[in-house]
Amino acid sequence: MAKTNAPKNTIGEFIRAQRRLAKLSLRQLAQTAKVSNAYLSQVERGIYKPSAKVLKHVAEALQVSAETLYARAGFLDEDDEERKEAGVEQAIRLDPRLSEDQKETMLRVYRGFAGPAA
Amino acid sequence: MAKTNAPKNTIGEFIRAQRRLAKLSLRQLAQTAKVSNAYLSQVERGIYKPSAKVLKHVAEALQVSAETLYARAGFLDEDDEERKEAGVEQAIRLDPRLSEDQKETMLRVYRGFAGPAA
DNA sequence: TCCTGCTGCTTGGTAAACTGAGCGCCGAGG
DNA sequence: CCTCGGCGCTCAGTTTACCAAGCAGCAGGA
Repeated sequence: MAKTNAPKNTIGEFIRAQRRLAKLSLRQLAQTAKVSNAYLSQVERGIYKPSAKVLKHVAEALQVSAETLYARAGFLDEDDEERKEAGVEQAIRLDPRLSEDQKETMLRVYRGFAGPAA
Repeated sequence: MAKTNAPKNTIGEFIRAQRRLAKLSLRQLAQTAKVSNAYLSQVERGIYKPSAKVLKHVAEALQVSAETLYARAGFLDEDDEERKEAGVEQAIRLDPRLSEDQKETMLRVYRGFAGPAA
């Protein structure tokens, strides 16, 4: 529903975005994901469509669930985004490492970011 | 290599078993799964390792969940507990309502709260 | 200045996935 | 008997994933 921002949804761009979020260079990710940097470059730019094996390695290296990547790649589509969207708030609430105050702060920040999109 | 056989729980054998259970001929399944019968034959006999795309089609044709086949193929870990461990960080990363900058901000905040060592 | 080491990208090749056209075998009719 | 249609399998070829090596560009330090 709240798909206010999802400009491009290719698997490559998704990987690139996640890689940058994780502050990894192309070669770094390539190495931990056990693929060549050349190939990873092509994948991120949409030239090649990675196989599931590669996807799995990348998912591990990026610390996202393989299902997510598969869904993004179109290999799996029984994925409901709703659950993921609701995820942030729920994850924050359930996190045992956060104090109540911290949770409240993060929720406020999150709602500030995600909420007033309308 | 006198290993003409192996205790293979390969997807090939799994597919063949499922196909026979569904009372489908090789060509029938190949057609509904949109692959050539030649290829499907090779896959079932373990000569080729099918890509996720093929697996997805086969899963649909056999009316089994794609996850099951992926897990059999080793493309997916059978356990989804990874998702829970990832928790807040992954939820943030995957949220389509947050911009890249916003994600980074929230991750920084979260890490500050939850502990630098983690 | 010139290195040194990093970034991402391109090129050229190998191997693997995948297909089309055939093979031989078997059961059901004519 | 002899087609006919389906079965699974094989061979030859195309397409695509993937890697090794090397490119230019940029930052920083001697």
